Amino acid sequence: MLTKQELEEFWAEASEIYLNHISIDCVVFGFHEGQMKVLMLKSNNEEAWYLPGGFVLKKEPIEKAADRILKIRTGIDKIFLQQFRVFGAPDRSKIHNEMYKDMLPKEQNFFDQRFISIGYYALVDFFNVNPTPDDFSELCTWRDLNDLPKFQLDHRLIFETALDTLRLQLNYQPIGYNLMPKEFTMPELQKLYETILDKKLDRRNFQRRMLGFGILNKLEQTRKGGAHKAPYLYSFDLDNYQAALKEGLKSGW
Amino acid sequence: MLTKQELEEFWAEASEIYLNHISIDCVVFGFHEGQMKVLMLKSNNEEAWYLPGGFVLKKEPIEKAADRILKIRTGIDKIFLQQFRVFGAPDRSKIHNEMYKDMLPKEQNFFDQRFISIGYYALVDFFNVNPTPDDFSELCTWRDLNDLPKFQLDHRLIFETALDTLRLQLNYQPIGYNLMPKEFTMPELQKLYETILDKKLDRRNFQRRMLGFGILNKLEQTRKGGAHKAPYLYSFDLDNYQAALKEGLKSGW
DNA sequence: AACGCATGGTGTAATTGGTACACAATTGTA
DNA sequence: TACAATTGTGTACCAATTACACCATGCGTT
Repeated sequence: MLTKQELEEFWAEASEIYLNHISIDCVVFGFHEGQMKVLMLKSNNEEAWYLPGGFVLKKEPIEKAADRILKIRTGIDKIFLQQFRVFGAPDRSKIHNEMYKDMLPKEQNFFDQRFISIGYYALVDFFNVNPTPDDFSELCTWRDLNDLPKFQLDHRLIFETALDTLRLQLNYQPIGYNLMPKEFTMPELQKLYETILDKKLDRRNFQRRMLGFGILNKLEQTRKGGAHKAPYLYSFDLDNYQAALKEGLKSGW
Repeated sequence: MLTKQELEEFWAEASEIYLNHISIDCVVFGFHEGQMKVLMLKSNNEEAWYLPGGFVLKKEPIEKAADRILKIRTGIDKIFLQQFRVFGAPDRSKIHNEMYKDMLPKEQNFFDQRFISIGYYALVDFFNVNPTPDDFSELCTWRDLNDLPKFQLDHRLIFETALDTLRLQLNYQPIGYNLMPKEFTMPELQKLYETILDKKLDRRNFQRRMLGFGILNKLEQTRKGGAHKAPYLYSFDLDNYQAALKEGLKSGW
């Protein structure tokens, strides 16, 4: 929550540079130690969590806006982004509106208006992210999909819609490529699929099918260190992956 | 194109009731005589065609806005609508902006601003539609997918994105149900699939698979009148259709 | 009324793809 | 060195898809 002075300062700039009524909210997915993670921010002085977001500059393409917003939150430059839905219920930011309602007159209060939010999901390599809080948050951090906090506003809905979209697009978007590190083992990739699909897959059939797509390069090395047989490392063959995705990876999971 | 007076009148009302910066554009699909059709409008005094669209009332949910807009254009009440993308290039309505630029000062000109447009596609039963022009058009009519006119603004992009989405969602949305009339023959339904997928399908395998989904009711009657064997009529079993779509109609086309 | 033609309806063999396993290989540890 | 846990590969079985053949039906023609 902002102080009156901070609100005044924010308004002075925001009303100059941003479009009214339009916001962007992003669901940033990362995959780490076999768990799916979402990047979230925690409000100052409150146990309220929200998704990274922001506004659109007056002459900025919306994709660029999402890029810019996430560059600041993650440090990543060319982030993989997909628009997935607009959230436009008239009272979706009611709590937010009322929080700042009495602090400034309506004409000077950027937050006292209806916002229609464009939802993007982003896929990142977990290790490349440097989580950075914004002006309204004291904390920016990864949260595990199995241990999510209470969401502010309609951000729970936005998150869930993003996850559903991810599931539906698994055979049509380079989701593995963007969430996995450069090199990975087959069991690691399988864990990603199992997490997104929320079901167990047969180890042996998964491997054969993945290899059958012809989108993986088998590397010479293996991942040593585990207490057991060392699995081979793979990387994606991006050209083949893209080509295969055009038709959709044949017959779903 | 509006006259100065019409523009003034439009502005007086629009700026009172609509949100700034936000518009809605709809791609309305219909299916008639084995051909896919799109509902389009033709500008007054110009050979420029565009998609039905409009703006969002200040306290209106965006889905309601799309509903309201299409109710006026088609006469249909509960239309099947799906949001599919937002179009937010900063210069997307440049031509439109400049057309009216000099007629009124910026503060009194609803059209002299950047619009971010929310794209919806709609599916309707061709025969239920009563195409009705809006204030800027002299004509509202169906156009064949194989004989499309020149589009205004970025409406060609919007249309193509809608069609791509339709193709991708064929196994996940009740597309057949909403585009076909209550009763239809198997060859008619097959034609719809072939049109959307843009490829020929085997007559016999199509029939068996469709029936295999258990989403069709075979009716007693046949469609007489053709010069050949009369095909059976079918209707959708909506409950089963919806249930099957949740998982997606198994393994694509 | 008999015939032919174009189209719709049903059946089936061959192929492909998915599923459910068995078994061998490898790695660190006891 | 044996063992436990995990990975890599092979295979038999079942289900689904494909590519057809063949029959049925309705209308037009002779």
